[in-house]
Amino acid sequence: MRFTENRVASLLRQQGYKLTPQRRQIINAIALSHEHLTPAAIYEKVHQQHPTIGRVTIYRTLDILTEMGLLCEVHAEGSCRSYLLRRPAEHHHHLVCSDCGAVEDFTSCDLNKLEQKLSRQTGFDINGHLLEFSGICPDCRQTAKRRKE
Amino acid sequence: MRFTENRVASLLRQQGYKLTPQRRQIINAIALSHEHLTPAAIYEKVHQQHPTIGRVTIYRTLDILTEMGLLCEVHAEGSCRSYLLRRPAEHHHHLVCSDCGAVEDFTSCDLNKLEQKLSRQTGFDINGHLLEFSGICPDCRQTAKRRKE
DNA sequence: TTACAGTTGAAAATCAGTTTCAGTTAGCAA
DNA sequence: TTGCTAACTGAAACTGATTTTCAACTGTAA
Repeated sequence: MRFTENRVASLLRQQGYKLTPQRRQIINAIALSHEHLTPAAIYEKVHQQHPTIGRVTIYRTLDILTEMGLLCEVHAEGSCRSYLLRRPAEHHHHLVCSDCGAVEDFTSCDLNKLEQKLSRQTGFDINGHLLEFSGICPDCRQTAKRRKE
Repeated sequence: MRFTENRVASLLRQQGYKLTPQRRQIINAIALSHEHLTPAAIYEKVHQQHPTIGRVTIYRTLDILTEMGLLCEVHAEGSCRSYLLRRPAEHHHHLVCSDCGAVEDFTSCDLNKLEQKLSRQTGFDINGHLLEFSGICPDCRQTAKRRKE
């Protein structure tokens, strides 16, 4: 399933928001990218097509889309705020390539048992978790191999 | 096992760094705290004892200590950069109270199976992960209860 | 005690993100 | 189609976090 522009547009309207050309561009930029993008990177991309767009608009749009659950944040090391289009609306995590930044989603995290155990041991009332794997994606491994040869 | 000042001093010297009074204060401030501290919070604490210390020194010292593996970063939601003394030199994770910021360590994460499975499925060469639970610590739950009564 | 590499803090620069505001516009209703 | 209005926009100014630069200082090995 993909988030088409129309889908996003109607979702926005349902919440009383408008679909402006600027928002359209921002959504496209994120949708077409396979990696997570920082607000600055999104600004760069969109700015090329639409040079008058301001940073403020980027931040505002990211906030709205995140609040609506269409985007999710990635906590990449170094830069803290990066965004990805949330394809499945369900609970999931990320596997981030530390070389090129490519991101894979996965849904099975199976942390319930650990969560229960920790809750019992520490007395914390646990309500969420952040799980991310990092590594080198197949493409980057290929490239690295070729470079050695 | 604890990181005593002498231990830290000799580790610093081994790497060609010096143990200055400023660094001493910074290490103490972090060691005496049970929660993760942002650079700003560390600055506040140290500044009380040593009013001439500059923020630059805080940042530089944090970088050095992190690079040496004596500190580890906590990715709390909201503020991104927080530091804790790395007590056990082993692999561990954090359980962070989203109310008061208290941090508990835990070592059992048992993600090997998941890691292998993901590696097989995606072709990623996985070399690390970030796992953090968030919740309300027992103290804050007590306080919340009392407030209701 | 000395020499010097490493360290310091002040100031200025840079960067990310927020607030404010006056002008503009998407989209509903007539 | 038109008019209205709440939502939206970009510029500018602001804030707070972090980095860079630099001249003066200091811990430490010899």
